[in-house]
Amino acid sequence: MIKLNPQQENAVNHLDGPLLILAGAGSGKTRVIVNRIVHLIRHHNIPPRHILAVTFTNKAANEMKERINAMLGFPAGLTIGTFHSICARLLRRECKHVGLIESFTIIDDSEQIVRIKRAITAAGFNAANMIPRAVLDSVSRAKNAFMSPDDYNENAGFNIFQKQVAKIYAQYEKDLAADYSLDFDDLLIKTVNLLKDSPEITSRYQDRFRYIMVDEYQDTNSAQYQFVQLLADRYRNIMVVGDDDQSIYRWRGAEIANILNFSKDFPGARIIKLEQNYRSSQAILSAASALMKKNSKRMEKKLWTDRKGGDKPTIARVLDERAEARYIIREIKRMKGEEGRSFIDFAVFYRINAQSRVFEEEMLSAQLPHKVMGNVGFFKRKEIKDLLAYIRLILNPFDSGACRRIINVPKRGIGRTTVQRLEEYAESLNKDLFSAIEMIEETDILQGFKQERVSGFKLIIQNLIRISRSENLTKFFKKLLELTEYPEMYESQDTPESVVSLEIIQEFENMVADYQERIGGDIKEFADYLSLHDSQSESGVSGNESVDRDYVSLLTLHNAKGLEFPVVFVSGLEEGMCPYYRDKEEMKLQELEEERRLLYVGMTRAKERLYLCAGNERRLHGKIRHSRPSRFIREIPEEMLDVQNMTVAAVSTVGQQQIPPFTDVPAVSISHPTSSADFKPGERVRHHKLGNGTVIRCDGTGPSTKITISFDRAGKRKLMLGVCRLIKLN
DNA sequence: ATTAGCGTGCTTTTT
DNA sequence: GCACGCTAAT
Repeated sequence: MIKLNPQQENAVNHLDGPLLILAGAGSGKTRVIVNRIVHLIRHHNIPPRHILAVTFTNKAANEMKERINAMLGFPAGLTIGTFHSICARLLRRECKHVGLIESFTIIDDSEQIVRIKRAITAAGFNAANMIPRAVLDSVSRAKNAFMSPDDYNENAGFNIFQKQVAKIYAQYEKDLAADYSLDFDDLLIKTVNLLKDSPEITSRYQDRFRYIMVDEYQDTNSAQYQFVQLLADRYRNIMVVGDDDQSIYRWRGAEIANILNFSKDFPGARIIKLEQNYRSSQAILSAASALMKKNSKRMEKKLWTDRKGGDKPTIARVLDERAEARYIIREIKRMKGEEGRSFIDFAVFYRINAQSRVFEEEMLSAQLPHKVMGNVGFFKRKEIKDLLAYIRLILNPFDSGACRRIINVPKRGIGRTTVQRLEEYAESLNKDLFSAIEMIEETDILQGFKQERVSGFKLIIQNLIRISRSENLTKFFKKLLELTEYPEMYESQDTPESVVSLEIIQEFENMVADYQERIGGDIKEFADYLSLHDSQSESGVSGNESVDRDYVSLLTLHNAKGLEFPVVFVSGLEEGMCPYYRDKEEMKLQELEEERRLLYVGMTRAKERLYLCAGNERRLHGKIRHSRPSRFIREIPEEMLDVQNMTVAAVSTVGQQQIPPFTDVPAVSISHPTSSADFKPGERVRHHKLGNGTVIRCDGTGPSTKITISFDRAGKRKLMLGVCRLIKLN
């Protein structure tokens, strides 16, 4: 291992008092945090229980924990976690002080949307006229500004939308409280409110966490900021690490001012700048720094590296997005051949997710192994949400949202009208939905037949509640699947979709087993793990991709933060795409600067080679638009760049040879109705999830054609041609 | 209770 | 260009 540089050393040796570490890209900040924690424990005999390390992602937290434990040689027993998981744990412990039950539910953003929609209707508005997302964003902003619905209402003045939001906000909060449910914002806000209101509790935690470390401090929002301030108030042993140049979540409430004002908040704070970059070549670093100089309001940093020289970043002018993808593919293949690189050395970044499609299609047909990173697909699946709703209801029977979701899934003959009656009954009792269900036998609001159905559901849940108290996680989950008969509803179908659903359920079961093995069999902890899940982690990816370790990574610029690759391609460097805007006139300086930081983050991920691609035209929202190169390219001095014009060459030379011309690459289902004639028995095909296979038979014509394929790894499958995106192989 | 047919409206998303 | 959500029809 390399020796720490003097600045890193200073940071690691710092003992007491506030410290701000301005850690430039690739300057080894995680290393500093890890080493300092180990140093505190080993050399200053600080008991690990007095140390708190806060991160933004589970991935970062786990990585840190592992590195610390490895260095110490034993599990350190300090507190490391995300803001949200730390607050959740604190709130469960202190639940009685905040009017919660210990097993309160944590809801994710998709559930938030469901709740907002309900609140819109319940508040007396027409759901069709309001965009739930917009309402939710306003509510979230209000909450994070510690504004109550009443505050918000007064503040709204004559703004009709805001007046409406105030009512919806009130309704939303009322519903959540009734369910003992907290959204992500609540985890932070309720914790801060608890600490603000209760000096004794605050004192306890201040005394517990005497050494506090916060990673990615530039991304903290106001609640996170206050949380840190409150905890650090007594001992002032607070170290924050961050880089104002890498602040890319302003639109989510992150306040760059938190890091800029650190020395004002903690007078006498020591500032250490980590400016030596261990990642990128000088050529890449110079270009990135030149770009960043165009931003105002930043803390001056002079990143440097001793890896002099290196290839200048390539500016690749291409015809359009498809030429861009092919150019990138060609370059990857060339470098793999000429320089002996692996696919895993390459990454393609894009501004918006929609851009990934062309790369997926072209890489599929070019047979280039690739993986779209940061997909939360698994947790968005209906099956996962349903099963999680069961778990939530069982752990917290007050959770009417969860109850509503699964009361008739699978179908139990409890239809809309029956649920309506139950809701009204619950309302009249001033109780939650499941309590009403438990009392249904004492009334005659339902016909005997319907009442039996509801009682059946009640018994399932009551049984599972009992089982959850006596059995461990895997046994409980097995019983859950058995008693709810959830898998049966797909087993009885045998459609391509139902096969996928069963796979998802299987994947969930694997996850349960894996969790129990790795962490333990506590059901409540598992539920938290699911609710505060990490979309970046490997688990939950269905299919066989994980078997193949060598692939090109495809990801958004946002998802690229914290990662590094030997070769990076940044795509779509065009005005409107990067910087992204709909209306150039409406874009504010702050937004432009954040877009610039976003590109800076992308550029500084590259270790050896960097490509910035710009197309002459691009298809966006179904329309082809002529595009101009991004202003960001012009902001980098031309002598720092290697400008290549591929607008002519890309089509003629690349198109024909290695990569089949576009017309021969039907991403079949996507636009044209396909006839069975396109696929004949014996032909080799590729499916994006299931891998390669051989066509066995093909029945019918048009998009509803059923095609049977024997997959090399996934076995024999029946698929609907219209929905499965098959690619012919030769 | 399901489903086809249309209309709309599009960033980024650590938790 | 595609997905999602609502409406209307069975």
